[in-house]
Amino acid sequence: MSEQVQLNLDISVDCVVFGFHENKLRVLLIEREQNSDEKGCVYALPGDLVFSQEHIDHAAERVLFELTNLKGIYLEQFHTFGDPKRVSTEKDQKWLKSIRKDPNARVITIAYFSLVKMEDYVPSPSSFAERAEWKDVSDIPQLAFDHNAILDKALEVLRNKVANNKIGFELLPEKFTLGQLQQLYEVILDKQLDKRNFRKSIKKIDTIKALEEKQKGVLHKPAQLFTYIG
Amino acid sequence: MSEQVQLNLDISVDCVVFGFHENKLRVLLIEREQNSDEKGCVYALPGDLVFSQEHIDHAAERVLFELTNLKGIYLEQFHTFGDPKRVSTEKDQKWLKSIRKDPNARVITIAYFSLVKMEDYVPSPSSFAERAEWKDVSDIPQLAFDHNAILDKALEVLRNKVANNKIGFELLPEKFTLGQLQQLYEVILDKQLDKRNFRKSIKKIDTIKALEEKQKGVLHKPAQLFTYIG
DNA sequence: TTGAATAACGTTTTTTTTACATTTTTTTTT
DNA sequence: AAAAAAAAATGTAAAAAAAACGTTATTCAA
Repeated sequence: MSEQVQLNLDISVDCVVFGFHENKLRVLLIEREQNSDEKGCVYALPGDLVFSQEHIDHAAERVLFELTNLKGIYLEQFHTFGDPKRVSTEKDQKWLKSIRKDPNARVITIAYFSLVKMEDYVPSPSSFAERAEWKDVSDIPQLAFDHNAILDKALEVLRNKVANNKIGFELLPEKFTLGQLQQLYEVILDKQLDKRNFRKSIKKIDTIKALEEKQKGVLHKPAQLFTYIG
Repeated sequence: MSEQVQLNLDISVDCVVFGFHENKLRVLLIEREQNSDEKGCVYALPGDLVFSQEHIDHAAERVLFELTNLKGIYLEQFHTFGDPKRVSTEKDQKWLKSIRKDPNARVITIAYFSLVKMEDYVPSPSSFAERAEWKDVSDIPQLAFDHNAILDKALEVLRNKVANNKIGFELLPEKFTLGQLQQLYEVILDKQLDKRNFRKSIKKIDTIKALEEKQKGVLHKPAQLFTYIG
């Protein structure tokens, strides 16, 4: 490993990547294999150490790309987790020992979240990931390290932004109907919304534009399509 | 230095401590002396490296206490700055060389902000701070490292919270008038507010309570005092 | 007692948010 | 061709929140 790409030993980034499919909010998780003596896999958020001369924002993009092939998407730092005991279970310790020079070093992690159109992405596992797959957010297993806490915080931030119409559209395909957008909002916020009021509020957002085009291949009146202009 | 209190080489915390006095928003800065061959001092935000087995939130509290004697105050992480070139000026490099084993290591910093009642605090400089003093936010000199950028971000966060009546009261003495609170808001938001509407909005906040007491020693009709219940 | 300084206070207007039901368009079925 | 099924599209009235706006009252000092 050259001087330039030395890993920092104690700074990592973790990415919480949300997607939406079949009316469920999903998050992208990787699975890593435990050591020989340990059966089963451990789910984790995609994340990895930062290079010593790398901007952390860039590290987040890089790691996300390496582990998931996603590039050029909305990616935002939302919190830094710095409990020295955040890597404390025996399982996590064992795994770290298998890949680290100094497994006892504390690691702080800077967490990012991003929203992706699932249609644009086919997960492909990387180096230490055995699998990379979308998991329903309402059915998350126990994750490595403090990743459950990181995910919870990310959800909080996501709900906040969606409630204020700041983001959310990025989760849908390029062309979407207002019905689909409303379903997305309802899943994220976990409550019913009034259809007419919802449409009024969306029409105020000037990054969402109506297209001269209608939904196709549907068993009822096709809806007008809209698009999000980043 | 014992094993337990080893410094991490590449993680620091910086604290943006706001105060309010004489109708100006202030921020607490320290001054450190440059090396013998360099004249003049450099202003900086109070900040320092994190111990290797210390929670970063705790480190922020500790550093703030060490450098300013402030304890037990509102302290919130707001952003992590991770540009490897954030310590790039010649001056900063020189200074780092004088106190660090490995001056080339990149340092990421987790930034916190806090609001304090200036009346409760008399700055007292610590180890590497020659002075610790309140500076008018609208008249900030060039700061060490990327501290000007950190301060700008902190101001952005502060304005956001104040605009939503989330915080701000912590900057005033224990007992304050609505007039003083309004002046504080006007300085932070840099705009005039309507007195009656302002009072209405404050009366909705249930952490602000009217006292059975009036302002004293003032050359006009004394105002009712209010207090903030954390 | 008067003047100076600021406190205290309520109403109207405008804007935003919420609540709520019917008609229209298209596809599939008979 | 008509009917049924499914979701799309639409507007208005009421309530709540935010914004605009001026006068009177209290205290101190001279």
